[in-house]
Amino acid sequence: MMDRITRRKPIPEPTIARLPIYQRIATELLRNGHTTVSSDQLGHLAGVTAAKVRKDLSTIGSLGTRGSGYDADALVAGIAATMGAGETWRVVIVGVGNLGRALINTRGFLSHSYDLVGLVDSSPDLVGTEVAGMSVATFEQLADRMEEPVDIGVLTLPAHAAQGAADQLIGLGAHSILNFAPAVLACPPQIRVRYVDLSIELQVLSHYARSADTGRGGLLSSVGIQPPGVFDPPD
Amino acid sequence: MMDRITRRKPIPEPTIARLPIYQRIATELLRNGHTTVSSDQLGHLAGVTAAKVRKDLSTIGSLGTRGSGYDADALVAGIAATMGAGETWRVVIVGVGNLGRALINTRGFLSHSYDLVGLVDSSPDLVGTEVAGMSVATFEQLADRMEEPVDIGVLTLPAHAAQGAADQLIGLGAHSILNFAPAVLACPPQIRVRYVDLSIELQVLSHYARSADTGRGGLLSSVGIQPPGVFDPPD
DNA sequence: CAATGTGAACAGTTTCACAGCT
DNA sequence: AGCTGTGAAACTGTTCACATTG
Repeated sequence: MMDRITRRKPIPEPTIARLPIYQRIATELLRNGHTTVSSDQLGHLAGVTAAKVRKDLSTIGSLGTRGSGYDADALVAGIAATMGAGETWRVVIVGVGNLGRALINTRGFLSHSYDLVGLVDSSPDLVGTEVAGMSVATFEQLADRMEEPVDIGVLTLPAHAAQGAADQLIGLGAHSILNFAPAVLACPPQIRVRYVDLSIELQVLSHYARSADTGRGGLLSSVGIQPPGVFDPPD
Repeated sequence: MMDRITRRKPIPEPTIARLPIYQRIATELLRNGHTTVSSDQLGHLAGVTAAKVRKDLSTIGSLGTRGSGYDADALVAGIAATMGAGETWRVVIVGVGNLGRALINTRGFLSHSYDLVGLVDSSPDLVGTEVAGMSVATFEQLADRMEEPVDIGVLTLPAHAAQGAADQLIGLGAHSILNFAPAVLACPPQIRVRYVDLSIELQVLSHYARSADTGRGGLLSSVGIQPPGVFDPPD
């Protein structure tokens, strides 16, 4: 018997993280007048082996032509489809400090596909002020005016406030959280959390600098981890 | 024959990225009056299995006591030693836009162990201005006044300027680069590059949101990749 | 007896090598 | 001839289970 729903075998996470890089490169090549790309070219430009490129791309279907390479257009479109482009994701940023403001204003972070629908902060000094044309709210205010659920929550706040904010976001419907706070979040397993811990990035570099061991270099370096536990530190 | 220099077997990169998390947790527990931690506790609080904690910690030596767990103090110290604390790393930030400024001002990014020794930008509007008590310079100016080599370069600038800045940093002695620009860098293999690509973080989350496949959640999520290639896109 | 440390089994990725198109 | 697509091998990291130790 077969599955009722068309089900692709899940794409490995390292592959998922590389697809946008290939996409970026293909887009750039298109802009420069190329129409096709070989796995060799892609590999060089992306800093990975050609074999890896082919394995990666084969997971999203046969987009290449033997003998001549990949059609750049088809590649961009194929990756876009796989990554969930076309849809628009409702994003809320919690924590309008230095980092939060920087993300809001950094071109390329919130591109098309991402719709900033809320800005939350707990500081009375910030609530009510306008940032990038959007009024900063408390979670209560946000909950009141939210009609549709949030998709993605971004945490740019101090560690001690991260868990509470995550809980609130989940209450607003968020399925995904991008956490910049140096704290591990306890969330139900269906919630996907990605961690970007800036101080850990520096520490990893220091370690290798000192040990003179270059390592092999991985993928996305965020600290992403799973639903943690329920051990409460004593007061 | 044996190596002249004491050489530990290299610690797996995922482990390296988790050690600072354990350290943070142990520090927190210490502050709360605990003196020991079990791998179970650490696992819960860090969102990983107890077995993984033990494997990770065993790579830096036998710090635990069977029957009672790890001494929190010894743990913090042992991890610090492994991560290269004690030394001070000379950091230069290239790109004093939104993100660069945010990093400079974000507590926890440049903690002890990291000494901000230079701020570089190419914009004439910024060069010469003061940011966080430090004057923004061009690479030329920086090269002139730099006596000791740079250790770590941080790139918070547009993609098109990333490769040039990386080359300059390497010229100033940098062995490690933390790259926030959405660009793959071509650097000699002894240079360690870590990538933090914010737009990719969001895209990975979107992918899983749409495919309803929660994935397994990895480690640090940066796009870190290796010395790329030499294929130059036509003009 | 509780909790570490670790060899061995397992799982997930990457690399290899080559068959198969164009 | 050139380049993709892919099984199979190699490798790296995780999980398991248990002997070991305080």
